[in-house]
Amino acid sequence: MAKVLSKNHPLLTDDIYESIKSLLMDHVILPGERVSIDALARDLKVSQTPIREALARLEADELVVRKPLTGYSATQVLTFKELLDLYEFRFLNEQKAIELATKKLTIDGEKKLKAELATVKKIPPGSKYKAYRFVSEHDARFHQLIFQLSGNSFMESAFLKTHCHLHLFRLSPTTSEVRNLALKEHGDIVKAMASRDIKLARTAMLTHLVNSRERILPFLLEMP
Amino acid sequence: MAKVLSKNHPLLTDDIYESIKSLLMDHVILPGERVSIDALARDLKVSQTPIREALARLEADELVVRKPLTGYSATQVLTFKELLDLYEFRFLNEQKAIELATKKLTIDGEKKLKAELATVKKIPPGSKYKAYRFVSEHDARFHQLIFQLSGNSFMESAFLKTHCHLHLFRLSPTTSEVRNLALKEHGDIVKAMASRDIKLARTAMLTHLVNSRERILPFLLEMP
DNA sequence: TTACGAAAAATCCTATACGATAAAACGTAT
DNA sequence: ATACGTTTTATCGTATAGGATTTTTCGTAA
Repeated sequence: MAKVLSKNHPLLTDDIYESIKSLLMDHVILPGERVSIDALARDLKVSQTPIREALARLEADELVVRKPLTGYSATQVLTFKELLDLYEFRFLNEQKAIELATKKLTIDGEKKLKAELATVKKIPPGSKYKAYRFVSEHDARFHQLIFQLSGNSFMESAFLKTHCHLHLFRLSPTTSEVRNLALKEHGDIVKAMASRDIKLARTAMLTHLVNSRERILPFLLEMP
Repeated sequence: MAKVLSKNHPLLTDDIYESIKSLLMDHVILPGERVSIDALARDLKVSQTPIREALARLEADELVVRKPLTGYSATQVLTFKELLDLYEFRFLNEQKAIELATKKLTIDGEKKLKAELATVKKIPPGSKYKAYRFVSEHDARFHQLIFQLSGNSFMESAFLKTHCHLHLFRLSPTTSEVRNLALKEHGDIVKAMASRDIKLARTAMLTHLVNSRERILPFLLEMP
């Protein structure tokens, strides 16, 4: 019996892809844990095909790894060195992105930035985990928006595929307050961009990233 | 009837992935052309499953695009703006990569670079197309090697996923001589790295990339 | 000749069956 | 108690059927 395709879900695989990514994000699937195609198909109530397609894409994203005749498993959390490498990549590309974005910033772009800032004016009530996830999602959107405004699609998709917010979230899923410091820094970044001061914008971004790395590092040091 | 897995083919999907990528590279599948799952399964003599998995990965690579209820089709060749964006990305990341690689270059790394140079000491006889593809493959390996030597796996895989040599090859698959000029520039790059002169190495890389872009541009300008 | 509409073909998307392999559980012997 | 070998289980990889949708083809009318 074929499943009817709703207009809201033109591609089942896309939904499944996002679902599995959420499972990884939320530690429902733990780092290193095996990811069974059969089990996922049963749990998500779909056939194996969309699961396989989603996992193939996640493999390309390096969020899962595949071992021949054994199956998929979730990627391990970042090592110390990998975290430093990730931030080195971000320093380089996000400074360039904000430079480009500031250079060609329109009124509309400015509006979008401020609208994104506004989404976290007040954090919704709920568990610390929920609040942290909320801020983390804003962070992901904010940084991606700057890449969008840079106008370079290659840089944008390269950044997207680092999945840095997912990696960082998996490192420290329980913390809460410290992360909110980032919100002020986001404001500083937008202010610098709005003033069309490229050098200031670069500095604001670098400061934000350096601080972000410092906030994460302690969580990594107390790991095995 | 299930197919027996040979030891040389631990993951059929990987082979299929490479096969389809070659079809795109060699214009057997033209830019914009539809990519039928059924047809590929018939032609490559495998079931649909590995085809679907390979296409899902190629979609993540942005080498094919998927339209709901219509299927996959090959990505269009780069527009003028996209080509400039691609090179902007390369300027930024490859200069950083060569800086890192030069900084930590070992004797072994130096050997690998020279070995890669040696692979194109003499271009094998055959059609112009063959020769061009041969040089193009060396070019891909050479640039990837520098990312490897940089030690930053995020930057390496970000570069890998731009698939720049595939994009560029699709733009100008018929040319020949001009491309060989790049070989001398590769030599200059290795020489600069071997002398551990970081600034010189950066310059050599930038020069190479700028020239490479200039060599490609004419082909793009005469396109629709 | 061109435009429009209906029928036919091709294709996608899902579901499911089955053989082959690897991982895990279990029992026995040392 | 531990190590080893066998059996059981779980999972992968492939193949194939069938419904739903889109694209193409073909015929008719203006």
